[in-house]
Amino acid sequence: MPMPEGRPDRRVRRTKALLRSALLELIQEKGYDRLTVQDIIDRADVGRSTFYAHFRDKEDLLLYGLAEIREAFRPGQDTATLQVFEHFARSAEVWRAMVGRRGGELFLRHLHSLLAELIREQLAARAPAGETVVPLEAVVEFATSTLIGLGTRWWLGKGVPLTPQEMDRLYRRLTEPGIRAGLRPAAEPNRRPATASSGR
Amino acid sequence: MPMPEGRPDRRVRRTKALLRSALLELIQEKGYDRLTVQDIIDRADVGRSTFYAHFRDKEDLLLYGLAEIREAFRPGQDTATLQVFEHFARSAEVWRAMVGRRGGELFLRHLHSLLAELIREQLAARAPAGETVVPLEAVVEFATSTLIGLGTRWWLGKGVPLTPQEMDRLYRRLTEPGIRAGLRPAAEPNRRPATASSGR
DNA sequence: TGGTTTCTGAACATACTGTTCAGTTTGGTC
DNA sequence: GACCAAACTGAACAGTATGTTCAGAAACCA
Repeated sequence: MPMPEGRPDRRVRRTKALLRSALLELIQEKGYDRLTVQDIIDRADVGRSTFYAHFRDKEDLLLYGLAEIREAFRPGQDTATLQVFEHFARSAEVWRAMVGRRGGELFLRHLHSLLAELIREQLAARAPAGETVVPLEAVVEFATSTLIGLGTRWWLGKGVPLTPQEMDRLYRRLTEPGIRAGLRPAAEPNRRPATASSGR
Repeated sequence: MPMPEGRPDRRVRRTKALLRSALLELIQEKGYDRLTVQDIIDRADVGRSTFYAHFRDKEDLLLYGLAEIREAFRPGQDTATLQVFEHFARSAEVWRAMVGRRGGELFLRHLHSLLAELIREQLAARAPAGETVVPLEAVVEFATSTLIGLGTRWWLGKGVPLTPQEMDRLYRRLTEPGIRAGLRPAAEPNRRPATASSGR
């Protein structure tokens, strides 16, 4: 259990910092999945037992690094997605290394839940009181998947030369209509759920 | 190198089949990432050297299994996405085990590129001749991310009780407007977005 | 049937993991 | 500056997985 804390020992800070940057470096060099704890402690020049004194395993360390990123996204402005794209652009190399390589999937999973939170707040604020045409959670999933798909897989991944502003416009152009449609209040009078629609 | 075909030796068929179903079983029991080659060959009751005679590693075997799924999606109808949702529903347990657990990310990566292909075909057919407002590839990414996000993470993952038909409608309701907007021809002098009233 | 291919099973070298512990270094504090 | 507690070290260890090799047995197919 984490002690109530009053700032960790300087040695602890040093060690964790060393490990975190070793991880970052190595991710860029070899990709997350080809990485061993051995590599990390070698690079950080830290004793094996020291590593395990602080982190359960490789992923635990990854999560520790992620906490920082979470902060960067926190200030939930109205233009939250733009901030995300800007953050991507600011440290494009790292991100590309994180998500582009084999093994980046794990990282994307964490990123996804992180961004979903952010987006959920935004959408919840926009949603009408009662039920919506499409369940709020589905709209959240829709917006998040797209944000990550476009932002990492396409933009970063393929190195498309667009500015964060342009990306944000593109993102909104694609998602906004769907979000608007999805967040409409579910029809009052006789909306039958299991509508075997005759459409088409 | 793959021989020019002519149907493999019966023993080969048997072995591969054993390994494939062992993999499937074990994925459902322990999840893909907790799985070792050792587990697989134990379950399949196949010699260690035999495994490596056919597959490079765990993932190679996974890909082999995936080829089957690829076939299931191939018949590119106009309602391709409905087929995908139906396929999800048909073997929901397996899919949930595949993508829901830790380690499923790798699987999703492969699924993504598989579905992107499918969707690319569809959209390319709908796209106008020249450039589009949003690059075609971005629209493909948009549609694919959403399909997978909604289909696996939300629908299967959370066990939302909707039929494939309902899912397809939900999917289209969210994506169709964005796709339409994205696929408009670019930079025609003053294309007014008033096209909304046409068919459906 | 007989020649070919595949499977077996065990052995092997290599690598990583996570734990332990006695001994050293460092930090914070009085 | 001295002292205690905490963190770090480094090496060792058991456990487990990997991927390769090979000679002999088994199965296949024509």
